[in-house]
Amino acid sequence: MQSAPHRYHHGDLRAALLVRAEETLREKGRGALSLRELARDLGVSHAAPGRHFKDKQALLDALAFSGFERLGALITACRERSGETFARRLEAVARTYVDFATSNAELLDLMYSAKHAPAASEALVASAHRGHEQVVELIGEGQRRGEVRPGSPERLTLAVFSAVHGYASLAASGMLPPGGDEYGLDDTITQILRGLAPDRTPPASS
Amino acid sequence: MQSAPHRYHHGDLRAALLVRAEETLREKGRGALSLRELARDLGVSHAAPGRHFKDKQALLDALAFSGFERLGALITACRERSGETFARRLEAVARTYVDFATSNAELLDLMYSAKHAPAASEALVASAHRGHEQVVELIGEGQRRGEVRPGSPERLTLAVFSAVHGYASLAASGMLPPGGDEYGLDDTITQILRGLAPDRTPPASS
DNA sequence: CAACAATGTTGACGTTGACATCATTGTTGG
DNA sequence: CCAACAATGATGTCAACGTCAACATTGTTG
Repeated sequence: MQSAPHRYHHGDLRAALLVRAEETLREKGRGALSLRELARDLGVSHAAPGRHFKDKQALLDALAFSGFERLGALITACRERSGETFARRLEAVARTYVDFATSNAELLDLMYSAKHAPAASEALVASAHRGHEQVVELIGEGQRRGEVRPGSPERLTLAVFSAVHGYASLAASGMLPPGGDEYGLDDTITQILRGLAPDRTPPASS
Repeated sequence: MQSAPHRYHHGDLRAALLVRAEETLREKGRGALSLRELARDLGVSHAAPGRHFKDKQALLDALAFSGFERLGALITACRERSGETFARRLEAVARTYVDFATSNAELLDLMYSAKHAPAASEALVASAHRGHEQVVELIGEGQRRGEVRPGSPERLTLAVFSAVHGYASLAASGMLPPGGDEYGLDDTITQILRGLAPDRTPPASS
């Protein structure tokens, strides 16, 4: 590891900034994120980050985007290797989402923070939408298997996504005080599944 | 212009700071909140806010707290004057919550932001809990009416609250692009109610 | 009315994000 | 091969910020 003492060019400052920024985000929170400190940590001048991110906000946008991309990848991976029934698959996705949220609380906050540059926001929403779309597919699959009631998969997904994201958001912000890390996740998932379940006996008359 | 030209004492600077801060929060976002600018706006010196909030964070904490208190009051008010059936009441609470969230997106973000001073965080969680508790009661009521399945009201509430808060959070952060302001709220509420509904045939009277 | 606490003012310090200007490097066409 | 050139980094500067300490003014209370 002959880390060259002082190469004039860093090599990949942009990526290094994102990595270090995320560490700082996790360790000290969004408020403690300073471009200058990042530069100091990486041994470059205080204005060097400006070459790669026009703004502090631009760095935050990039961070949020990478968060959505990673979360999407996690969901993809988990969807591929999780159980057979729809219920098990959905549960796996939900747990993955919540786990990401609690392991990256500050990042999640940033991802869903309303204040993004409009241009970056577009890319962000697109990435988030790709994640969302996976749940739509999952639910469509469940419908084909007869494990999910009929109806617009998008609409059903919105409700499911809201519940999962809501739980994750509450957990990430420390609003679920009592028990272990996943205090009422089982109940919440159960409830979601109940909302999706097909009617058992169609009410002939009422 | 009765406004006394330059009284040395402001009268109620603390309250004025909170009011103005919330306006700024709404108009220009959390990042654009500056103690010095607040002081300028209110015609006091740049250090005057320090007499009422030891920190910038202390002001943010107070802002978040007042947000929880107001949201709690809104829910109380709406619960008192909403329809008779459990379903209607729950729907009213959900719409109130979502409405608050979209009308105060930045404030909601702040309220559920993980970074509060531990002391303030306690008061915050307590206030949030009081709001939460109202839903617990509502659900208990629904159970007594036979409109909600049996089971720990706290657990059921967590699922309901997650779904409502999740939808609100998504809406507030601009992640629900397509239709009107309440794109899929109906569906989400329907889904929640379905998750709460008792098994099989509901006993019509009691 | 004399202390006193509460509140506001003034001035200063160190940090930050942003910008303009200059320096170094890697690349590429003649 | 080397002379432009674009990328990238360094340096210096600026205004704004949060925070603090020292001081001024006010209202209250013994």
